[in-house]
Amino acid sequence: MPVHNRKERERERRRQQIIAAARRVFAAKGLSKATMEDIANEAELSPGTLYIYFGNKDELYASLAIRILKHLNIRLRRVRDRKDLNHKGKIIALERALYDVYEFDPLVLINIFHLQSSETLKNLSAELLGKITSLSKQSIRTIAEIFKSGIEDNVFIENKPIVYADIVWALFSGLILLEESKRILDERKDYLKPTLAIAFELLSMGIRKTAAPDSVLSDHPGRKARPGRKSP
Amino acid sequence: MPVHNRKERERERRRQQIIAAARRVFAAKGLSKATMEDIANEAELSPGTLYIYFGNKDELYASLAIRILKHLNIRLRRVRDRKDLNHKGKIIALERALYDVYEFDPLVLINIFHLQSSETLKNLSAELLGKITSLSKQSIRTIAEIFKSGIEDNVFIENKPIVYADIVWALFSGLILLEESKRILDERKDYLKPTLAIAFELLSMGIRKTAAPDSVLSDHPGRKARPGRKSP
Amino acid sequence: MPVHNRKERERERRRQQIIAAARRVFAAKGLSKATMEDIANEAELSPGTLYIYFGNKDELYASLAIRILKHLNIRLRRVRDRKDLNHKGKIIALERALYDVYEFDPLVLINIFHLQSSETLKNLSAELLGKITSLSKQSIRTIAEIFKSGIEDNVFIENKPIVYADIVWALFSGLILLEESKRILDERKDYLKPTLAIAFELLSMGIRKTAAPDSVLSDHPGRKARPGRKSP
Amino acid sequence: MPVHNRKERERERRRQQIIAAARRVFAAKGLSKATMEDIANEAELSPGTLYIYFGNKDELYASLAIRILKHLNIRLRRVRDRKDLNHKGKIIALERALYDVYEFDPLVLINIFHLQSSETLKNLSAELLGKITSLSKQSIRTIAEIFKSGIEDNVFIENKPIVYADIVWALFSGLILLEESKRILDERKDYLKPTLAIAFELLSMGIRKTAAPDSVLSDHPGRKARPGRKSP
DNA sequence: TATGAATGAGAGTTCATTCAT
DNA sequence: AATGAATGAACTCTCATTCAT
Repeated sequence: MPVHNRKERERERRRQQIIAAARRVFAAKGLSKATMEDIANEAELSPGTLYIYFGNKDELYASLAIRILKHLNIRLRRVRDRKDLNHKGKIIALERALYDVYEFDPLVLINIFHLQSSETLKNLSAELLGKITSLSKQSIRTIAEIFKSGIEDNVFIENKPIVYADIVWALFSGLILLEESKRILDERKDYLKPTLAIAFELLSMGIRKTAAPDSVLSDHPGRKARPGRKSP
Repeated sequence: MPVHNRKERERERRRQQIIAAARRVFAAKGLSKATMEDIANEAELSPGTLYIYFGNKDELYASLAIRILKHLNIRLRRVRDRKDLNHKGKIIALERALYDVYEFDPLVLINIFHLQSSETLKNLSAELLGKITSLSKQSIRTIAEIFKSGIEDNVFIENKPIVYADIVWALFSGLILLEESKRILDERKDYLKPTLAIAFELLSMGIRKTAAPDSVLSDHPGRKARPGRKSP
Repeated sequence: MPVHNRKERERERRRQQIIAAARRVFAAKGLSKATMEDIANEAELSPGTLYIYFGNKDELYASLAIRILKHLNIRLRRVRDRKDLNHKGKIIALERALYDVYEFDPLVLINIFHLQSSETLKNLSAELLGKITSLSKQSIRTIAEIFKSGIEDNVFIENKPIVYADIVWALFSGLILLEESKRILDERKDYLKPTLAIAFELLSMGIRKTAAPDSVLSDHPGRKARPGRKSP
Repeated sequence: MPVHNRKERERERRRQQIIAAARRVFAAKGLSKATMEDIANEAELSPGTLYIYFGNKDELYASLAIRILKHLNIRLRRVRDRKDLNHKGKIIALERALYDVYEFDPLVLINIFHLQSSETLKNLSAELLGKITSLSKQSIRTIAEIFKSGIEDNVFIENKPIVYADIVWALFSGLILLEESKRILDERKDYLKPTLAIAFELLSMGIRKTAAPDSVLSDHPGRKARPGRKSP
């Protein structure tokens, strides 16, 4: 068993080594321009070896998404389960969680949203597609649960929670893609964070059932003052 | 001159014929999986002919985007210039304009948002890139102008108008991509419209400077009641 | 008949117009890189028109050679038939004739030597190949005749005259190609003429039956003194 | 290291295998008519494999030239450095060296002279062009050195040695091309060798400073008497 | 297990040539 | 006769994938 274990661990390490290389190469060149040879070189392996660990190029690509989706899921669940925050506070925590995941690995997150586009999705194995689907759904469901409790507590306007989750997800992915294209076009920087903040602020305001006093988030001290949050 | 005219008209018709075929093929297969031969077959032309009208594959692809961006620009300007609507009303009109453009040609709009991702953008000729950039910027600028007047009139919370425009754009593109991927995954349909409606409702509410009575859109009668708007 | 004549004359003029354009384009781009469209543009005609006058691209190319070979033939015959020159004088006149033809149209002469290489030659119609062959042979035969009389008069060392002609032809074409490649490589200029002169001087000296006094060219006054000819 | 050696040897063998196939195909069809697929078939390899060893078609073509130019250089240097020959003897040795190189691989030598024509030269990578240029220059320079010592010893007429070298080079390449075209036209054979011999004989005679007795080659017994050399 | 040379199908693109107008 | 849009075969080159070592 120790031998089996060691083998397995080594196998897993190789996988991660390849994924890490793929991440860098895909980020630099994009899915279609990156070649398996590029990735093999970056991983200091031979092309053939990649096929021992990943069935084909698309599977390797999709594996990046799985990695980060898992990470995202964990973060989202942690937000959902926090007892110390009220509903408004949770939305702010949600924003921060999303941004942290982005910051942790912006390139791969962009990949996820590329995956959303049919192009790549269509060429995946059923198994991998299932995994990604399930992880994505889980993420959105977790976001929905955050809103659900707010609705049940009569704090948020009544709508299907999944719709709020979709909106958050769309807003987030849309802003990331927009940021990416702005970078290419005019090199503007550090643009995502403040825009995301304002977007969530609007969302927070818009979702309130009554225009109640904007208050009671028990943490979040590092955040700069936001428009419309004139709380005393 | 009539001859010249006829020639020119035929030339334009061919272009449109090719664009129409390309639209279908790109939609079905995605940019990288679609081949020029596929498009030629779809257009019932020979591959060589495509190159008479479009310098290369990317240019053909990008031409789809230009077509719809122009259309979008016109619609947005019309919203901006309406005198019969108050600020809230304009936001609703903006929503409807975006949705109409989507409905007019969903496939091509998806292309635009793909174009936002660097992968494709990097391979365009400078000229084409310039055109697309300029059209995109115009669109966002026009959206910003809609918000600007609301801010100046003290109806909307003070923020840079361009930020609101970015949020709208991101929300819209994010929802379209999300819709697309949902369709692939579980065939849900007619999902975009209501979600977009709710998103804009939230936006409308969140952006209000004071929680004033939700009213005063002087037209827009055909719109169904929206969830969460029942509050008196 | 006048009508017929005019038609024919116009036809011939068109041919020349195309040949002239082709000459410029082939010179600038080389046979394989030059396209029929290039030539059509240069001639301010449409591609289709070229095919009314020339069966295909190779035939057009070969037509250039015919034009200059005819010109060359005339010049060579004129040298052969000069009564005012002795044998040495004729060799000098031969050199001048060759150089004049080169100067008259260096680009097309290069074409001829390209034609010598099998590549193009193999793809010509039998008729055209026959014409070129016959003209080339005529040229070499004429050169041979110049030497023949010198041999018969016991002035030149006895060898088959055709061999001398081949040597002259090879020397000339070799120097032209060398000149061309030198131009590409290091931009040296005006190199052909003096080298050709020296080459012919060596030839003149080497071919003499006895090392007789180097004399008796009855004309050729414009020619500068050459190295090695100072012997009285 | 033995492994490394074997790999390397195999790699080199493949290169040679490809070069050999390319040699045959280029010879049969010419540069532009020969396709990479032709060569791959001839080499019993797949088209893709050719691109592992040679960057593109032109590089493969040019590699043929490099191979023979190196061979030529070695032969020429050996002639230059011979101590047992007088100047006349060296010219005869030069002739024999050139002919031997031709006989060793006539097809590829023809390629070199094609390379001299701009058409092909223009499409090579800078590196390859540099190599070929440098090897060509070396060859011509070595030939020049052979003549230089003859000039310094007052045996040859005073001219820039490089000019004599150019003449030899031009004569040689011109004769080879002429031979090639004659073969296509009327299948005459075994024509190059005697013509080359006579050409060099003329050169030898013409270059002599004084019409000294034709003698003193200390070796070179295998050479048959040449036409026109009987004069005492 | 890892290699990396070899594969070969298939891509985008070009262009000599044709033919309806 | 002249056009020039259309053709489509053929080209060079790429690269995901395989497999003998």
